[in-house]
Amino acid sequence: MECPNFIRFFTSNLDVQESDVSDLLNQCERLTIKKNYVLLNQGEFSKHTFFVEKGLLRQFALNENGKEHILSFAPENWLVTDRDSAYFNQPSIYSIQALEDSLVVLIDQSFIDKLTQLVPGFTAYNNRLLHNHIRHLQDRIGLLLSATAEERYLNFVQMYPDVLMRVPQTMVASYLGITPESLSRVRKEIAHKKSE
Amino acid sequence: MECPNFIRFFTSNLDVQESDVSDLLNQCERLTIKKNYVLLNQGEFSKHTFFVEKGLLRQFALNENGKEHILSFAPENWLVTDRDSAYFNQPSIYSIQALEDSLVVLIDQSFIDKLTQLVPGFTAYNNRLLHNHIRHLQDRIGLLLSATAEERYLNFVQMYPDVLMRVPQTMVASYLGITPESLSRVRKEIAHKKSE
DNA sequence: TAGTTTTCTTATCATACATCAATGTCAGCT
DNA sequence: AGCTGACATTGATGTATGATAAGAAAACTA
Repeated sequence: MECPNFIRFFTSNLDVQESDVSDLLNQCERLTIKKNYVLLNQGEFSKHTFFVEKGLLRQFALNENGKEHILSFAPENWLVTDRDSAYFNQPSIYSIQALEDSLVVLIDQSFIDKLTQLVPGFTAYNNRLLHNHIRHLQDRIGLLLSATAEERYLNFVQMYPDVLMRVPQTMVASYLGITPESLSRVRKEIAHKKSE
Repeated sequence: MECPNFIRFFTSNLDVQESDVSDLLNQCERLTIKKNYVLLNQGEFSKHTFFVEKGLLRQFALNENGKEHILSFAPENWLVTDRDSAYFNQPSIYSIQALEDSLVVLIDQSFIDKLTQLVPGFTAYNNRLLHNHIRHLQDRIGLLLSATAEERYLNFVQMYPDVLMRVPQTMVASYLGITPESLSRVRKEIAHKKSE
């Protein structure tokens, strides 16, 4: 069970030998999971970060009214963590589920520690990832605060054309914070405009 | 010009001498600014992180329609950074402005480097701050996706009772992503419910 | 103190999006 | 081939929030 994406993710951004990453990888648990499999349930604990080697995950929450809201999609080469659980010893408020048959590498703190020891630049790189993540979340908040459903959808199309093709519209709607019916209408509108 | 908050912010969470933090502080620029003063304009560059020793800042953006949206408030003991500018060499998409007369400490990379050298636990602490920040942003996204204006307002009241008392409603509305008029209505609704 | 500006409220009307219900489409299953 | 269940579309209707306007209250400023 090879994990070329995982290897490339670390070697291409860090000054580290492929064999070293490979060794660390071999100490990590790997999961081959079927579509719909739930890696982490809302309310549970997990100290793992999930690296998506293949497939597609989603991170989502159910609110009091029983409505699902997708916080993020995670296709190949993405990392997903439940921070409440992994870093703050609190039950997760999100569930993590596979939307396709997937291959996932489970990263834990010892992996981070070893890489930190092994690669001088890792801490800085990790920091950069976090800052970048924050930027993305801020962008999303900006959109939710000020953009219409149509604008948010167009932004999604541009940002995640790949994900768009791989998930049902229902999920995109849930990510955008609108109903599937509204998304259908928005798409119709856009198609109309284009054909004029 | 003393900065007790700044000193406490670092000494109370890290294993470091007060005198050491004090020395580092003395190498930092400090700004005493008036209400409405703009520390950073949308489109400009800044490598600084702002620590609010006293007063209150806001981070906000103007969208294409000329509407303001507040990303965050920063009262005493908060850190504000424009990440686009400080970490990714891109023009800032947010402005940072004082909402009260304030005292701000300017932190730059050399401060971080020195503290990292001086205090073994600083890197981990800094990481923790970032993870925590991410959690807050995720919470906010969750609210924007699924909660009504009233629910978002009640959440704000609970989370930031202090800020609530210090800023005009217009600003709270902008933070919540609604118009001041709507917020006024929401408040009226809530008052009604309570008096029953 | 009065005057000016900002903020808050209230009212009316407009609209984007939600809700509910019906129907259409298509892939997977037996 | 026919059924089944997930997904997408469409229409009718409802509702929360936006837009605009105007007056009241509060906060500055001279």
